[in-house]
Amino acid sequence: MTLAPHTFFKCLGDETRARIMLMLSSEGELCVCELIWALDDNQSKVSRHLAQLRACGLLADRRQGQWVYYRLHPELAQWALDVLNVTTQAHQSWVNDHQGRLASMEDRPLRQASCC
Amino acid sequence: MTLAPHTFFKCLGDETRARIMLMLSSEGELCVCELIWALDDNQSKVSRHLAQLRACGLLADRRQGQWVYYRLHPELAQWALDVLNVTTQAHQSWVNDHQGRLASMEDRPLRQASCC
DNA sequence: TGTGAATATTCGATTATCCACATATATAGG
DNA sequence: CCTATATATGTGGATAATCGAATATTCACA
Repeated sequence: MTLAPHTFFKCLGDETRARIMLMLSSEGELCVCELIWALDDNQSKVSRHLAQLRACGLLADRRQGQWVYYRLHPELAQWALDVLNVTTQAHQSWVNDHQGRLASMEDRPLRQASCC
Repeated sequence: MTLAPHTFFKCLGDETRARIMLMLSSEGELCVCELIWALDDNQSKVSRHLAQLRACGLLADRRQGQWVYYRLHPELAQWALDVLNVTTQAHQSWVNDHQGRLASMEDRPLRQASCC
């Protein structure tokens, strides 16, 4: 159940997956369509990489209506979080790029805690 | 010339390469035969991965007589060093294992600064 | 110059990865 | 039920990664 270093790094060794992980590390939680928009990439590619990250235990998801929200897995090891933070800080421009696109997205779905 | 996150992580995404990087991060400099012994792996495999890490700019080497010594590339980005340190600290047992084997190696070649 | 140790590289085979395209599933709302 | 949107997945093909075995290269030293 322990996350081996090379296993974690292999997941981050693909550009799309690395961008997803840094975005979720910064934004907390995003649904698939937001990620597609933010990364400016296609649906099946993004979805497939998300599935892979989830299968490896790096991401958790929850469905809310038509949308599926992804976030860093709540039990992700601290060292892995540290790696993400260090990387994010050294590549702010990478993340900013995606955040900028996300800000221009219309009709972003509204996140709700759980409820009602 | 900038090291993209996914490029760096991809290099660390193989177990042999990850172990080599953590070992060199801890030990400073080791020659190929020491790494072969420490990792308890075969010569062509270790040599090939070292070549790959050097080609990616993560390692630097110097020849000293019959031996070739590898170390982290002196211009490796700080965030990459941070990643290695964070990972090493969280996986001391991994590194200890290799250090233990290394300690039992007979006739380890003697490093010399440059000299004579 | 010849031999042995250390290291690098070539080769062929196997397996893994990634992608685009098409299709399937699930949900919301009429 | 019917349709549209969001998401997931099956498929096949192209490319890349990895490995062990064999061979080549480099150097020290007799």
